[in-house]
Amino acid sequence: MKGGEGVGGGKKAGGAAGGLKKGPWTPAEDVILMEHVRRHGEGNWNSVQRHSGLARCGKSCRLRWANHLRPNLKKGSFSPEEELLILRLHSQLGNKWARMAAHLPGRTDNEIKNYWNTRLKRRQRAGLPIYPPELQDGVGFDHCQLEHGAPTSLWTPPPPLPSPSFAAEHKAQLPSLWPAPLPNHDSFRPPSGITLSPLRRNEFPGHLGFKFPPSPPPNPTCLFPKQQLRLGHYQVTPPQLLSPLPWPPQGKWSSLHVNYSRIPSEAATTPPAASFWRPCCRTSV
DNA sequence: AACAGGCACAACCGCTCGAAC
DNA sequence: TGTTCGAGCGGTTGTGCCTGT
Repeated sequence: MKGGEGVGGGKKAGGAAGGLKKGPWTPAEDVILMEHVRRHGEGNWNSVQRHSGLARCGKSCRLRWANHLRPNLKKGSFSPEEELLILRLHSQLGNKWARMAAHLPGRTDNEIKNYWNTRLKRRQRAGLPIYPPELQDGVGFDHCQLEHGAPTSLWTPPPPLPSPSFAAEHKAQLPSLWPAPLPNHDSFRPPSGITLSPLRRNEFPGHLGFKFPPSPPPNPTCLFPKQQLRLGHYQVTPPQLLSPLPWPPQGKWSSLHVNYSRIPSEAATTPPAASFWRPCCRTSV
């Protein structure tokens, strides 16, 4: 085990397992840790116990320093500006708390995660959408944050869909799709060397993010999203090539260029990011 | 005043990644 | 090339405070 650092036992605070203390930090422990960082700098957290005698594992020390003791930490509740930024970042990045924290000086990933989880629960209980309507519509996004996917000109129409049981059969092995936000139309630039076909009125370029499962589905070489993938009042263009073999490495994110087009008849209360998709396959790219 | 439920926050755990060897 | 280890990330849980009944 790499992460546990041999700290066994339950999660109840205050217990001592393997000589290492768990639970809330005391002011005296904080002083010891701060003094250690002053002398030796950040990092090398597992050496804290050796050098200072502090009965805490390295992970616990790192967390305490990062979330409470390091300088320039902003305390107190989030400002309205910060809250709006968190909403925007989450709509773009998903649950990437550390990356979100990088955009909020003085805030920690743990803080943002806690804020988001409590906010999410509250809105879910109230039956409200996670994102406010203005973010569902993509208003306010000023950049396209995901990397560029395959050029439109390389896409080919999908073959006939496989048997209806395919999706259910291989569901666990297929990528979960995540709609990226609508970028600002004016700021979007296609990858160099790629010419995109002209966009129609009420159409915006964008990307779909997706994470690959540990192993490829047994038979297909390509996957296609179903056309009803939505973001707010927008839907993406019809099924397109997602990814050819070889299967991408585990845990890597990739993206697919799509065009979002306004759904003309949609009411303002369109559910956010409802993902309807199913895979299809073909034997060669 | 007592209690229950919600909320905010701190801290832990499992897992992954990358560097060093 | 495989293994080990430090570090970091995201999910989850525990605890205390606050508020409504």
